[in-house]
Amino acid sequence: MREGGQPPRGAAPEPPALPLDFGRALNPEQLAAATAPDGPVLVLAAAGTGKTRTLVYRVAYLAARGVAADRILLLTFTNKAAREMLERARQVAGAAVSGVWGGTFHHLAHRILRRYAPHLGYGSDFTILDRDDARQLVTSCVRARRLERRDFPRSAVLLSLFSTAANTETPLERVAQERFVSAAAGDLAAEPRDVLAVHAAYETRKRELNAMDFDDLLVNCLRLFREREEVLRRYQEQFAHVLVDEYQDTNTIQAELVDRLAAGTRNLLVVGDDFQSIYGWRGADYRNILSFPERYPDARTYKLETNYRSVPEILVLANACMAAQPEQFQKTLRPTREARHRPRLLRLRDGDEQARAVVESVRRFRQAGYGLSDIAVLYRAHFHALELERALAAARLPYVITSGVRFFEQAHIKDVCSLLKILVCPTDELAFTRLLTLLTGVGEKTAQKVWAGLGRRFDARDPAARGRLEAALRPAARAAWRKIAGALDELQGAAPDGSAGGRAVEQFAQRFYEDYARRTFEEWESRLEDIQALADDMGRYESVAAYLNEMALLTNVDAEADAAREGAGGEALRLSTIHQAKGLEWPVVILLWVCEGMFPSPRTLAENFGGEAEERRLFYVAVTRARDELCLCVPELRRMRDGGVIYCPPSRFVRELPPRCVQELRRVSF
DNA sequence: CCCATCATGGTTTTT
DNA sequence: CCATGATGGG
Repeated sequence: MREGGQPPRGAAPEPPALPLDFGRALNPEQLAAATAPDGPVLVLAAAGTGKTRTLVYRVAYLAARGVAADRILLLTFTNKAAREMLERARQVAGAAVSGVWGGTFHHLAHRILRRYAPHLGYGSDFTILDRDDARQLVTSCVRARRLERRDFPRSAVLLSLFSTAANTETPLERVAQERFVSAAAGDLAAEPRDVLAVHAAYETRKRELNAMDFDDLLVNCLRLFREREEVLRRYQEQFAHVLVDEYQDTNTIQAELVDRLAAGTRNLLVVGDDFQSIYGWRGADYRNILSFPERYPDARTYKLETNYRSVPEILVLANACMAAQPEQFQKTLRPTREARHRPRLLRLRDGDEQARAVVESVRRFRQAGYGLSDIAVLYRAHFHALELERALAAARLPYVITSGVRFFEQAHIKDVCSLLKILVCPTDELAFTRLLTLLTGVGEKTAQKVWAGLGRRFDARDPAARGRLEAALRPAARAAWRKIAGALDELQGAAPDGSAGGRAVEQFAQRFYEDYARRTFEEWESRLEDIQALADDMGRYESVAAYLNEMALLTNVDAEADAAREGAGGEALRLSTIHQAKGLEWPVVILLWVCEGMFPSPRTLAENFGGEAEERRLFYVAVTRARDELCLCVPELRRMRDGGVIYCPPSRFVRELPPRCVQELRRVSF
């Protein structure tokens, strides 16, 4: 893979004169960081200070200095972020940067494990369990141990415990103790002993299935690095420079992965902002970034504090928000833009009035010259946008929403993919049972029985196996199965390429799934459209297997970027959780439900001690997404489905602001 | 015994 | 609006 003709490893190449535009494109802070000498580097980049630009130019700088592109590793929070940065770097440095490896931690771990998982006792064709797969597997483990009492925790809760234990390298027993035995446990009750038993069963089942969940990707990659020195060394030699974006959101495992990867050259550059750490609940620990100078005493630290994004009035609010949390790294955002006006605080009666106010505000912003895609509506939790979605539909305002369910986690997509998975991997039990339970009259039990009867593998290209499967089915199911089998004929031959896979999916939809969707889903039409889009999309991949691997790790943001590229992106309002708005910006930002009981989230406050601080950082992230205009909506009532109302005082994050930070509007005229 | 259907209850954030 | 739980049919 490596190109010849590069300087020998370890020798410091003579830096060529910098292209002039480096100095023009970057301010002195950014330039210093982007052109920092080799060795450990910490870049503390507050919101809107050109963090991405700095990373882009760092990549370009390394390439210009003669570092081969494939020896640069860029770890980002989403794949989309990596893609965009590398695209921009290409504009600056040209072809010298093509071949830089960029992506998420999970992506990197996945890539390494595809190659080396056999060292850990997995087959290299292991499958990846998404959240729903994992949940169902845990449920089956709970049932197998006859623990399914009413007060036993839900599988999703158990999984979050497993995940916390894995990502923070804390013994599960302690995590379970803290969660279920402490005072906050409330209605949940579980013996740590039972939790451990379920966990053990879950681990065993994953092994049997040759499957890894998301956490396993990281955990196993780290295990590989710890236990297999030759593997670690191979990657240390491959990557001469490691760059990490959003470092404040790394967890213990990710931090160690990075430390080990960079241990050879120590050319490690991390960028982040401790005040934008918002993934603590997923094991992220902002102390990773705070302690970086201790772990790397020779690290150079660069601070970016000049904000190019927001008008000064928004930064006043952001700075005040940070000041409310004295225990954190203090920094001050310095404005560069001209004064405009203060953020607005809209006092509203309830969620419906809030929705109408947003629609009205959007109209006004459009009159003022903004396009719909210049405007984003952000909120703490998906369900906060319910009334607004209705109002936008009624007002015929086009909007795009990153909903809670990811594209590839929707039932119909997973149904189609199970067909492809069993083709690619005849031992994929989950894919087989999922496919079979699509047949009327076949449920979990029957599917299991058939699977066992087939010897726990099903090679769809083997006529004998297909004969045995048909024989095992009841007549009604058999007829339905024959329709599916017809689609499999599209894939005769060796490893199917993407376009053959696409044709198989189309056949599957025509012969079987269309009928199934009509009787199963209310909005069957849009689901069939999704399937067609998937079939088209797959054609771009060289193999079905490559496509399946890729999609397992796509994030919401990634998937939606793909959709936008396909759909030629019409003008639309953006609706998003604050978490998914991380790293993005808009001229106009409207923040919903800035009230107690909604934001901060009461569950977070109850569950963990640092909860309020993280919610405050989330508020900071939300307000610093705005360039020109920021509106905070504060409804005073929540209407519950049972007809009751709950009074909501304004959020503490608003009340703790110094006076005159915002302009209060009590009534909006319609 | 196993599967499908309907009612019901309770909602954070995501790789 | 989705996941689980009771119920009835095969």
